[in-house]
Amino acid sequence: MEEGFDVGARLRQLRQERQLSQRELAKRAQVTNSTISLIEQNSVSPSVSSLKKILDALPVSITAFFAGEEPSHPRPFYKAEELTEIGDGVLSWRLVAARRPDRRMSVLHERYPPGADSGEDMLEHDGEEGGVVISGHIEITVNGEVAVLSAGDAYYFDSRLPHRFRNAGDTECMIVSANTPPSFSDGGEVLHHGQSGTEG
DNA sequence: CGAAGATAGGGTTGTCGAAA
DNA sequence: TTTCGACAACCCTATCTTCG
Repeated sequence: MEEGFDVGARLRQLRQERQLSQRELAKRAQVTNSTISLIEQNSVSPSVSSLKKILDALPVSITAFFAGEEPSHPRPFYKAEELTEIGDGVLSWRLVAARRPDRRMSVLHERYPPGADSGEDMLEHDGEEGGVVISGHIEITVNGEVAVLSAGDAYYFDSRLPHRFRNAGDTECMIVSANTPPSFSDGGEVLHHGQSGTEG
């Protein structure tokens, strides 16, 4: 059942690229705006007939929708709302040019609300990563070393070393970062952090 | 006010297991 | 096999909130 594919985010991306409101798209597709809203929030998984009506109205083929090969040629610029959210609902990681073919690096706009945590289980993956703190404070652990960085501070380390990001302060922390090779592609690899049921 | 997105409540449909 | 009730899922209408 295509576990990794985010139907809602994909639909929202395609709709916004075409500058259509939920209501406008709904009208063209002969469904209601609430249907579009619920699908984009992944509150329902649409029936095949509904999805087909919606994709016909965009228009986008079913295969193109799931293949994710959308832009005919990669664009150099992205509006803020076009970044692809790959966070977990608490912390926000917004990926630039998620669908760009042959992308060699990941550029992320990261936002950590107070208490947000990449997980007690350390992250480890191939590559290198670095970033600059834009605002707030972030506690970063790399291979046992802990530091709290503030606006203007930066980090750079080998991603194979176990690492963790945590906002222990009481204000949101914003970071702009890059890593290579790209660990994140939407619909494929995702971050899996320990996240021992921290709901609520 | 209108436009946009989210949401509450209900109607319809399909599936499953038990009984005839 | 068909029928019945329980249940879950999808999607509708109507309504709500937010923003300008």
